[in-house]
Amino acid sequence: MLLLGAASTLVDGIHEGVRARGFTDLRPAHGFAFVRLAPDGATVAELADHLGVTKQAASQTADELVRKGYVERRPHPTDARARLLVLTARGWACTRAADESAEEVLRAWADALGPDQLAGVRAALSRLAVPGRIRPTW
Amino acid sequence: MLLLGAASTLVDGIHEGVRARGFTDLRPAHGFAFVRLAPDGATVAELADHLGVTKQAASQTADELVRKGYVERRPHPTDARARLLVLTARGWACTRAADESAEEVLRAWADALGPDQLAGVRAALSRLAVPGRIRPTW
DNA sequence: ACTATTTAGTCAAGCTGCTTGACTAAATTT
DNA sequence: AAATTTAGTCAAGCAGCTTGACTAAATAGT
Repeated sequence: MLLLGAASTLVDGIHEGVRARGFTDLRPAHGFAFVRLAPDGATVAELADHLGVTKQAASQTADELVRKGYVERRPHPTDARARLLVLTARGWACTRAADESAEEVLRAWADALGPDQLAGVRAALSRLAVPGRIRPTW
Repeated sequence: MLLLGAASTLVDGIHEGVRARGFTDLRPAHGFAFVRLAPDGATVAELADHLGVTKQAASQTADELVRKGYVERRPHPTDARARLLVLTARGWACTRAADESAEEVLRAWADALGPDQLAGVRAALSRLAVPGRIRPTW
């Protein structure tokens, strides 16, 4: 319960910070998509794999992000079937907002725990096997 | 991401252990209901509050658990409007299975981390403010 | 005391995010 | 050059949740 509560607090805290920075039309689930798209973009299939959903569902999520101006569909450089989903300027701005928000939450935790204990938690969790996919829906 | 991954691993691990013990008709969300019902039962409204959903949704969950034989609806001892949801023998058996399964996961983590480091994580998380409600759906 | 309001629970309808199934076009394998 | 696989979309359906409306019991107001 402690672990689940902490995870909830983290997700909700980041979400709240992102909202406070003006991105009010996104839900936490979109953040997980941004994580995959941020570095160099990704295809719908890659996004689906990352989110642990079908490619149809991932395509719908992508549609929504395109419609709201966070993502752009570009032709794929090497595969004419595929399309590369990449962040727009707005998408990058939102990503930065999420990073700042996450830092705020972690700073609060560092204040409560001390930096050493927080680093200890991080080190411990990193030693546990963690699934590549994030499936937040139970 | 480490925290979310660990939470996912924990939930999925417990769920898998419960399934392996023969309770194949439940999802992790039901486990959160059991947590609230286990000690002395609860009303639909209390369950709704615990799960962070409307009482209509909690009532549907209760219906399902009744239909599957895990929960019983009894008249409330002091309030004729309310009905007390209590676990059946099968419900208690499932609760025990979940406890065993959780112990297994934690034992695996203790093997990976050492008992001291695991206890440290537990102590650190307990110092962070944790919401009473578990909202697993992002 | 008796009226007014709140509270516990259910019924009904609707929405959202996901699923399965079917399909086209491009890439890859044989 | 044909057969198969892969990327993506369209369409329909489902599960779990929501809002809204209602009944009956408890509680509050005067």
